[in-house]
Amino acid sequence: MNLRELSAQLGLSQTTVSRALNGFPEVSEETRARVRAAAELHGYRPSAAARRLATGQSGTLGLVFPGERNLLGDLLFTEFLGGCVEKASELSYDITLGMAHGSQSEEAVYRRAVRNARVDAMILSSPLIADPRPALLRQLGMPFIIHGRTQSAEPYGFLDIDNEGAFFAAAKLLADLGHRRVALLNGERSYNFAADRERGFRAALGLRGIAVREDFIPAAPMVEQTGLREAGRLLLLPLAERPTAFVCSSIGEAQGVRRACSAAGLTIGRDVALIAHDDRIHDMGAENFDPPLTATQSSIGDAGRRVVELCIGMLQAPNEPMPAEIWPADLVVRASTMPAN
Amino acid sequence: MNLRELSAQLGLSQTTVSRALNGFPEVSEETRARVRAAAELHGYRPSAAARRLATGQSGTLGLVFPGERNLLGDLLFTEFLGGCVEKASELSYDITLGMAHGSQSEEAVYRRAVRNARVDAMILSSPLIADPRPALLRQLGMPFIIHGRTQSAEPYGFLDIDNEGAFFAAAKLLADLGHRRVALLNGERSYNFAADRERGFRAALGLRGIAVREDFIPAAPMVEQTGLREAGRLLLLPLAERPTAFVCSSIGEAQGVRRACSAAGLTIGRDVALIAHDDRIHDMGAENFDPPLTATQSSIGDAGRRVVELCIGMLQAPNEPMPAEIWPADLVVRASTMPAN
DNA sequence: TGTTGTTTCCAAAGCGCTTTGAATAAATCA
DNA sequence: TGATTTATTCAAAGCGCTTTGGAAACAACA
Repeated sequence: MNLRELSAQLGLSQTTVSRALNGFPEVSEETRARVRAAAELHGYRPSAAARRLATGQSGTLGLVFPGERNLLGDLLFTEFLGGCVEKASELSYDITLGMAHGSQSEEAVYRRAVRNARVDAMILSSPLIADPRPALLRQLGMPFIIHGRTQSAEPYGFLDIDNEGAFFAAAKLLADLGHRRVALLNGERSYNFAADRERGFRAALGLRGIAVREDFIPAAPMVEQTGLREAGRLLLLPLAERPTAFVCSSIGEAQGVRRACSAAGLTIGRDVALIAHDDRIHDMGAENFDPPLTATQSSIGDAGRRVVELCIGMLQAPNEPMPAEIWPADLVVRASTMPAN
Repeated sequence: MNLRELSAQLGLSQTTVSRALNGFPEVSEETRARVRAAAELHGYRPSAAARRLATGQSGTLGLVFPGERNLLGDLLFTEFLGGCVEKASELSYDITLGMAHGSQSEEAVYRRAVRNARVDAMILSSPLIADPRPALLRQLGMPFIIHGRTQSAEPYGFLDIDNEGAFFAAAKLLADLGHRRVALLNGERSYNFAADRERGFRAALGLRGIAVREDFIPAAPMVEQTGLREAGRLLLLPLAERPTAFVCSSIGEAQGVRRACSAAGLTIGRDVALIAHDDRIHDMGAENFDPPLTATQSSIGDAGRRVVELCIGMLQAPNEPMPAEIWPADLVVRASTMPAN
């Protein structure tokens, strides 16, 4: 059943029926109710393709798979994506995915999506400090929103968590517990979030007059392997030099730290303090860690949901100021942190 | 630049230009070349929306997030999805994702996708033995393909791996190495692949005259926790009763088994033999296991790529017989298996 | 009564592509 | 040479919706 048939049934014009269903004011409530009932009765669904052609809007948001893949990265992306899809479906939007294939560069993926007018806007995740995508998309005239932040001459819409504040709080907690040798197992430095975290971490220790050893702040993919390797390395230092506390950018890394500690005969929460950032991924909550983990936490799935809301908001009100939301990440103290000595 | 403008430029009709670009035979090669060059020059890209409206095809395949989420499940889904997206993008198709939200049932998601004619076909993953989706989609007239197999009165297109054969080979290898007490840590029984694996496992042991203890075949989510718990439980049995070999449905479970073994002071590859199925997920290859793991392996990402190819093939040749591909999963022997005793 | 607003509804013009049914030009045949 | 194919190209009719610019009906006003 299409619009024409439905309006013929009702003895109304397509215009009126279309307006009645789309909530325009110039149709009487009585007619609107009649139209709604008939549409419901006949199971009328407007054709997405026709609407797209007529309005020039696709009702679709685009997301591109991260270029470099690793275990935790995939998990984070999926959780974020799941949130996006959930909210989008609630708001009658679609999410389509892009991915580089073969020799195709990531840039080519964005170009393709734009040229073919397949999406109304793009969602950028895991931005680098110097990320080429915002400039590219602006040049192509494609709206976008960033989950995270980046360096950019021009304004852009974003939702980010307060990475700097969170890691400031974490490092400060450890300093206040008396720890003087604190390591930060961070994500790779080119990512904006990693830089923010490092800044917060340094600021808190600086505030307490603690000097930061550069080799205490390795940056690498946020996987268990990294935690194991780096913590293992640091725990080989002489007793008086080695860290008494670790801050990790992910629970995966924290698992590696735990393994390194048990290999060294050390117990988390007694011999070594540990704090990690917890993105609230399924089955990986800090509360299920052994021991329950003190963590800065913020749900990346919630972020996905919110990013979609904000993005659609931008599309519907292009003249409003762009969203700029920063979520705090609560520091939740559990059993993995204790006073030094 | 649209078709009309381009054809005006060329002094040709829209018909001819459209046909030239879409490879129809009734246009001379000379004209075709001229049209192609002009299209290239002006950066002409056909509007996806208009094409969709005209052809009734959306150029989009749909995929729905699994209802129940867990760590390894997400990883598998993402890897599969990544393969789908890669191949789809190569073939100029889009992938859109659906997901139940709030009270909306999974069925509602499929209904919505169909009603709105947003996708040309759906890809079903992780089918249950008795999965309601095929019947639903057939009733709704939506083409689909299954990654895996299921019970169905009517035929359907699918790509699956030979789970039964793979687990037959794994169990047979262990039996031939002299193991008489072999456990299978399987995925949940409602999934078709789990049933297939169990069948293969039982067949091989039966062939060697080995009776299978029911409590040696627990079925649970394929995560590390499960492996740890179930292997832990079995290793508490008296020495003469406890398993000397384990077969796992995932590398995650195998990690749990390893933890249970080290807790019991046992070494994989010396005291206990271990085989797992390896879906070739990033950073989780059996060769990186400690020790390198004997595994039945098959890339789930490759499967995603192939499923998309097959699905598009079905769409383009609706009268051909439906695809029914079964991939062998190679048994690769590494250091985690050794003779019994 | 005629005039001015309001409210409610409609005809028709796109949106940009594909595809049907013919027409024209060129080539082949009797 | 005229008749018949064959190879190219085209005009026009959709696909199903949104939206512009009126028109008709009705109430409110002078």
